[in-house]
Amino acid sequence: MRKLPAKLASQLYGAAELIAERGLDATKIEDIAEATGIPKATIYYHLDGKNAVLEFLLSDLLDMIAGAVGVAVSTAEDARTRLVAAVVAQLEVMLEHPYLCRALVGDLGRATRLPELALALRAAFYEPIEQLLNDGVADGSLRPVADPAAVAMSVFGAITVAGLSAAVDGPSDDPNADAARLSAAICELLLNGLATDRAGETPNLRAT
Amino acid sequence: MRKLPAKLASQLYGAAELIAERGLDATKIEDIAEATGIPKATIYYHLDGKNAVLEFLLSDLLDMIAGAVGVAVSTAEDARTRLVAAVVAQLEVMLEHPYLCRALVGDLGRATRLPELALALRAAFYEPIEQLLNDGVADGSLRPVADPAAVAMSVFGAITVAGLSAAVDGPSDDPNADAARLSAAICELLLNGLATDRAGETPNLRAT
DNA sequence: TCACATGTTGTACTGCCAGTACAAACTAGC
DNA sequence: GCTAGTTTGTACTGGCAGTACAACATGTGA
Repeated sequence: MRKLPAKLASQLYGAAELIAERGLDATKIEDIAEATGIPKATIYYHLDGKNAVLEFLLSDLLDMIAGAVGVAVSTAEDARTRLVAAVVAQLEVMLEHPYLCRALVGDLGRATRLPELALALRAAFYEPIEQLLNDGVADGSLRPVADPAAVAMSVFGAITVAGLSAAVDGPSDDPNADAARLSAAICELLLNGLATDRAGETPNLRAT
Repeated sequence: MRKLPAKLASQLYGAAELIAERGLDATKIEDIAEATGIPKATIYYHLDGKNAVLEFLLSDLLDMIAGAVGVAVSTAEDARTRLVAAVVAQLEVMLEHPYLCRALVGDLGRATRLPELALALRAAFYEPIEQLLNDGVADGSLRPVADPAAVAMSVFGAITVAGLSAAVDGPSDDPNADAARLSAAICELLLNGLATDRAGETPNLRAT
């Protein structure tokens, strides 16, 4: 598949707000052509149909998140500080692109196959966070966890749903302030937990 | 909008696996008719089109989650124990309906309008959890948090993404064992946090 | 038991739109 | 100057969501 010319690539973002608002199904190719300024025949020349617009936008968003999180977890700070930075990094990317996030969450199955998305998230987020958890045990800033994979997914979920809620509320006047506020709450939760008393074991309800 | 007859309602679940696999767009009404055993004209008599199938399924899933979480947070136990029960409850509902969860996450924008989903989640999950957080401060089992709304969303996100990951992996031989394993990891994270040292304040990076 | 209302469903049909084909003109590279 | 790739307007096809309608079945109330 040929690489999309940079000009067209940036123009495709013009479709994000439209798709966020209407959903892909209710958005005609003609509408996308008008919103992006790319004629319909040109879209079909470069992309494999309407779904490919979202495929491209998802791929770009994941690259941005992977890049930002990659930078955040690669500093010389201790693991705890880097975890905080990773939370901030993902939230900032999401809140800088609220329409893009909304468009994708509404039609995720048309942007990718979900098992492929799981693989992409593994590479972009879960593995770096699992590595960070290991680093934290090594440098003493984080506690060991029994199931790092489940923890990494939950960290991603905590960030994503909070970020999406902000994105659904509509673009903010100050995305960076929102990212700071949300990340403070999320980091407080993820680092310190909610329990007043750190009992040795979590009660295990409903083991059946 | 008339209430769907119970027989038809239960038959509609037959479409969940199909839609989970192909996506709604690639699933014809004829396919849904065949998978559910409901003739096409009958579907159109009772529902307002293809999207209404997912609307119905989403509504049902949210009711199940709201019901299960509602029961979990209403026992006489302390708030911490009830929070654990709520995590288990949501995961169990999700893992008992993996195809339904996958179908909905792939075509969420066709099942509902996202602002409406936000309102439904507020009622079904966020408010009960925020109330629980308040109860926990009162009974001393949970620490106060500065932003209960953000915490409730993050709790939901942590559970949902972990549950979806399990759902995407395909139905398990033992959904209750998966729910127990995941909920142990999630509760450990949410209650005890990852930090070794509960510093007074979370470092506030990137305040710009 | 009858009349009426509602539910069920097969089938034919319409309109819309994704996507294709093709041709013409432009641009890039050698 | 030639060739290949890019850009794009326009006409077109096929598939399918959704509608209309008619016929039959079931339920309800008097």
